[in-house]
Amino acid sequence: MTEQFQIVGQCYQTNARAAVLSTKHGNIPTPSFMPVASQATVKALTPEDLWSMGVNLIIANTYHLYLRPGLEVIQVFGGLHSFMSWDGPIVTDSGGYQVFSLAPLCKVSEEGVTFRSHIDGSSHFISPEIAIQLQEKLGADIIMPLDECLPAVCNKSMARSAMERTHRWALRCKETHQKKDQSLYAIVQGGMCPELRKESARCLGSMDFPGYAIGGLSLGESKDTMCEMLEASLEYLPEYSPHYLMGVGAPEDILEGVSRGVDLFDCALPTRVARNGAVLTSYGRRSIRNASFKNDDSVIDADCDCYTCRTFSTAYLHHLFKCEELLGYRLSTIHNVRFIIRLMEQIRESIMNGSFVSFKQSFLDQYQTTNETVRLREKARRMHRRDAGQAGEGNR
RNA sequence: GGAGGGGUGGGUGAGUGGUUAAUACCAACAGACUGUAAAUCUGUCGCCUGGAAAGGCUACGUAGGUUCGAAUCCUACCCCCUCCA
Repeated sequence: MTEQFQIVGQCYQTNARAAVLSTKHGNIPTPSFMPVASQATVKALTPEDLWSMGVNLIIANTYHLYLRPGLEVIQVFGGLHSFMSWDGPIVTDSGGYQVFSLAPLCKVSEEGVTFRSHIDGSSHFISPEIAIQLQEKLGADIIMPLDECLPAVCNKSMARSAMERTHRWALRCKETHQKKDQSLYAIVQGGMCPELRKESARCLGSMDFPGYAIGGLSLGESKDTMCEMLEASLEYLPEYSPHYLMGVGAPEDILEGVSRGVDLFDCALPTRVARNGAVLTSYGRRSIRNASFKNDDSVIDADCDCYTCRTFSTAYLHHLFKCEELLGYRLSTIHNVRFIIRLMEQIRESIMNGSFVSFKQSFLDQYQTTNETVRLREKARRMHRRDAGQAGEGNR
């Protein structure tokens, strides 16, 4: 198992590391970010787009694909890779996150989860065993166990029982899992209690999985809490296994994750905010619909090498969004995904050449402080306008 | 020339005596989004002061009138639309 994950570089001031994760469908240089393709598509992008942007891993969703189109359809194609024409590595999530996001439609018991379909209301039972069988049919390179993902705000006893159940389910998944060309990871839970996080990591770590995920974070807790939980979770996980932080993908969070030893990330944020008109730039997140971009002939991010930034002005993208033209959603998605992928490339490079800490610092300085600066500048301008108005009144 | 219908906030368009600064939708202006029920959701949206609560001012074609009170009723005028000649 260990030869599947080889650490090739480390930061000596933090826990950041660079590695290569091998799968049947290709090698993944880490730290790596996987765009989310729940319904067998990274929304608005083609597989060719993904390749050209440097994406080397994506994550699809068992629950969504099981409901639609249904596993029978995908099996006719011999699995997910062929169905969606993506020949690179794929992770499938089990549906555990839907226990959280579709909570009103879910009933959880020791046996498993009963989902009421968000599409047609029909009832479906998914146990840890079924989750694995479904994922074996989908044929992803890395598969996830069913887990119980609770909201950030919940008491310790709830967090404990969900964690313990997640452990029992992890074992059931492991016993069911047969396809040896797929890696089944485990998922650390434990809510917002460091002791539970540590306990979860120790317990799962002793069960010898080929990789470990950290779940239940970035669900509304503060950044500080997230980092604390992350540290607690990572402290007792086997060091030479891949560490996958689930659901995290804001640039600043990725950097904090890498610093603490995370190798893999996935997140819907970059693609979703793109479709909602927010673009990530070296100087922070921007709302492309803002009137200030109407006549902006510069590109979104002068440092970016994506197709959008090589080809179109900010004013054009602004226009597409104001008109709700489909191309706008696609171009902003291309930019945001490439922005994150390029960030991952820079992170890896900085770890390899020993400059991770300074890279992180300078990235965050520019990404965060400037956002604040812009806000202050705006405020100053508003005050100035108001004062000028009052002066005008007085002169009359 | 005759008959009828109508003019409401940036737009479409409700409202036919007080609870109306005026429903709703759109536009405009901001904000949110983290293992995607999301090309979604939230807020603001006459002007002025205020962080807010609130207060002041101006407003339903124009000008008068009736009334304690008018977008709403009456009169005149202006403009638009439909039909008939």
